[in-house]
Amino acid sequence: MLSIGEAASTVGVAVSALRYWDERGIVSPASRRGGKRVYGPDELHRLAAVKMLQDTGLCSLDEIAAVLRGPDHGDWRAVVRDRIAELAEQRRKLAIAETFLNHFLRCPRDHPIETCPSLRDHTERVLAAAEKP
Amino acid sequence: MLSIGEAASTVGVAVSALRYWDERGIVSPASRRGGKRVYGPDELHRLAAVKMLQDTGLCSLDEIAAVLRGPDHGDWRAVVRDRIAELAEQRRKLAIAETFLNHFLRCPRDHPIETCPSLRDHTERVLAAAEKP
DNA sequence: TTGCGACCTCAACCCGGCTTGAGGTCAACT
DNA sequence: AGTTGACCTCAAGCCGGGTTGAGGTCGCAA
Repeated sequence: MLSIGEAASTVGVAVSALRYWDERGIVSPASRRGGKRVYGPDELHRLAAVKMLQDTGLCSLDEIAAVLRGPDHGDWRAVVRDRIAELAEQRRKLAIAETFLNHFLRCPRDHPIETCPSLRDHTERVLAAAEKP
Repeated sequence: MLSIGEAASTVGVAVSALRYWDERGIVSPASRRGGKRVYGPDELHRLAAVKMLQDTGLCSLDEIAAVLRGPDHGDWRAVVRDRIAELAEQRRKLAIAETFLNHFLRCPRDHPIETCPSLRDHTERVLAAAEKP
C-alpha cells in the first residue's frame, strides 16, 4: 500500500497528475485512509498502463480509460484496433522523419533546406499525391 | 505560385494553420500580391518538412524552426541529434504499447486488467526499476 | 511548541497550437 | 447590382493535460 507520493515516484509521474487522474476517474486509489489516497498493487499496474499508453502520445486519457475499463463497455475492441492502426501509422511517420533527420546530420548543408535532396525526395511524393484527386 | 488555400490543401493543413506558421515565423510566403500570401515551390517544401516533423509529435514548432534554419544557427546539429534519439525512444515506446494492445485484443479478458499477464509483464519491469535507486 | 514534510481541496492559471468570429477588401460570376 | 468565395487582420476562445497557489489538517521529532 503506497501513498500518492510513493506511487507517483514509482510510476514516474507527478503527484498532481495522479490527483488529476483520480478526479477524472482514470485511476482511483484503492481507498482513503484519513483522507489520504492509498494505492495498492492493482492500482500501480493500472497507473503504469496509463503511463505506457500515454507515452505513445496517441491516446487521450478518455480513450485510455475506455481501454482499461475493458469488456462490457461497448466498443473497446474497436478502440484498441484503432489505436493499433495508429501505432503502425505513427511508426511509418517516425521512420520518414528519422531518415530525413539522419540525412540532415550527414549532409554538408551548404545548400538551403529547400534544395536538400532528401527532403525533396519526401516532399515531392507528398506534393505529387496532392495533384491527382 | 500558390495561394494560401492551395498551399494548405497541398500540404494537408488548415489555412488558419499556415497563417499561424507565418505569424510565428516558421514558414512565410515567398511574397505578397495585393496583400495575399503567395507560396512558391521552396515554401511548399518547407511546409511539407514542417508537417512531416510535426507529425512525429516530438518537436515544438520552435525546434522545427531551428532545424529548418539550419547551419549558422548554433546548435542545430545538437537539436537534430536530440530529435533522432527521441525518435528511437519513441519507437521503443510504440513497440511496447503495440505488444500490449495486441495481446489485449486476443486475450479473453475474463480477468480484470490488473491481472492481465501481458500488462504485468511490462509493469513489473517498471515497478522493479523503481525499487533500486 | 514549533516547525517540517507529506498530504488534502478548490479554483485559477499555463502551454502549445491552433480555431473562430467579427469586420473588411477584392474579383468574378449571374 | 448583388452575391458568392477566397482572401485579409486582429482579438479572443478552445482543448487537453496538467501545474500552481492559497489555505488547511495531520503526525512526528528536535
